[in-house]
Amino acid sequence: MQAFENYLKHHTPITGEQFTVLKQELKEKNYPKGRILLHEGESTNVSYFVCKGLLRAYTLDNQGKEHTIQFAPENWWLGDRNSFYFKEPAAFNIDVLEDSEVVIVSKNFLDSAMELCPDFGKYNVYLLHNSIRYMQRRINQLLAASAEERYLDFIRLYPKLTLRISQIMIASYLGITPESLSRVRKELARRNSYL
Amino acid sequence: MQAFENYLKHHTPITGEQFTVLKQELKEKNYPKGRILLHEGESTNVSYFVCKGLLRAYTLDNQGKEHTIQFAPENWWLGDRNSFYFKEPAAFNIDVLEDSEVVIVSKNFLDSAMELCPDFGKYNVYLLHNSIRYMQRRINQLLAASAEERYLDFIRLYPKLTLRISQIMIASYLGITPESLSRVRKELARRNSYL
DNA sequence: AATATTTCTTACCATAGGTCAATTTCTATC
DNA sequence: GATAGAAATTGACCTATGGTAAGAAATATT
Repeated sequence: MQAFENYLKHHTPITGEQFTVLKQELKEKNYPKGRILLHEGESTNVSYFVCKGLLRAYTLDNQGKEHTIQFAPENWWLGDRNSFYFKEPAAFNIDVLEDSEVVIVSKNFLDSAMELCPDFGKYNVYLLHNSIRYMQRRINQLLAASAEERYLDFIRLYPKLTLRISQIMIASYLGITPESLSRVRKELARRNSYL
Repeated sequence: MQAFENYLKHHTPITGEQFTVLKQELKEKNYPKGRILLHEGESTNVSYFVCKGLLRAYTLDNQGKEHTIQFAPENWWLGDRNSFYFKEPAAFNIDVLEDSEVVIVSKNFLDSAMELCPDFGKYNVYLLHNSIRYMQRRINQLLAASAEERYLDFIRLYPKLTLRISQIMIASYLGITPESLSRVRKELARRNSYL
């Protein structure tokens, strides 16, 4: 919870007193690795803020294969904004990749925060833009880049994550099979051994 | 311009008087097919609203191939939000696929509109969420679906656009070559002839 | 520490989609 | 309506990535 308070104070002009009031709308939870927090098709009106650990958003295709939409390590948000905002059923699943401490943020919290602290809304708009930027980049990459290029981009962007996440997960994020990722890595290792 | 006024009145509580004032911040332009409105790397502080015609956002990879990020027909917005919001160089190009009438919306317009009409900001947030929903769907599809499935999804989602856009463009949106799209279509036609 | 489970690697073959080039069809313009 | 250019199709071949299966390595569980 402290992590969340720090995060908010750092990114918004919220005060300690305001936070103490708003805190009532928050829940703090620990989840073990493997736990599923949201199932595709359910509707949800909460978002998760990760204080410690690692969450993941993913979909299942009709062959039962997982496709990772996003990872959320410490100090990231994860939630289905569609379900949250449009009151539609969730478009993806959320599961826990490492034992995690999360803060569950309800719509009430956001509404109250905006009322108490008008600039809170601005930060929210910032987050939306950020999310769009990130997704645009990803779409472009999926359209334009080879498996190897995508992997290199991934480890460049998320070097720390790369070490925490299994290759199965990384492959499902890159849109390739774990076997292909293994081959890509082998090839990169071979080429680097000449440098 | 009338199309834009109608659009705003339909989606926001803006009044005729307010619009008359705000209008000063807008420019109306006609562009011929083929014109390029924004180059990757430039920075921009305008967005386009399409009254008539068709615009497109696309990137170029290092082999000079085009990858279509988005189409914008009548009553759609198109602009590089990153460049606009983060003051970064544009991540994509915008060109004109059909002779078009567009309204050029500056940052000033948006700022003034939000001041004059507070709910204008809410609509903006709605648009951001919509954009996120659309991109999430696309990412998932690029990760999970075959060329054929992506094409079927495209014609289901944008039946009218399908008839206006060349297959070259559709292919570059789907992330395949025009040749592959042609084969997908042939195969679909073959299968449908048995129904 | 021993065992079970999962992850990663590797080898071999299969396939979707890419590349290139030729041909046909469409469309725009004179 | 003739011609030029662009778009679409097709065929032959190629390549990146997928599928399968087996073993090796790492990790978790008892």
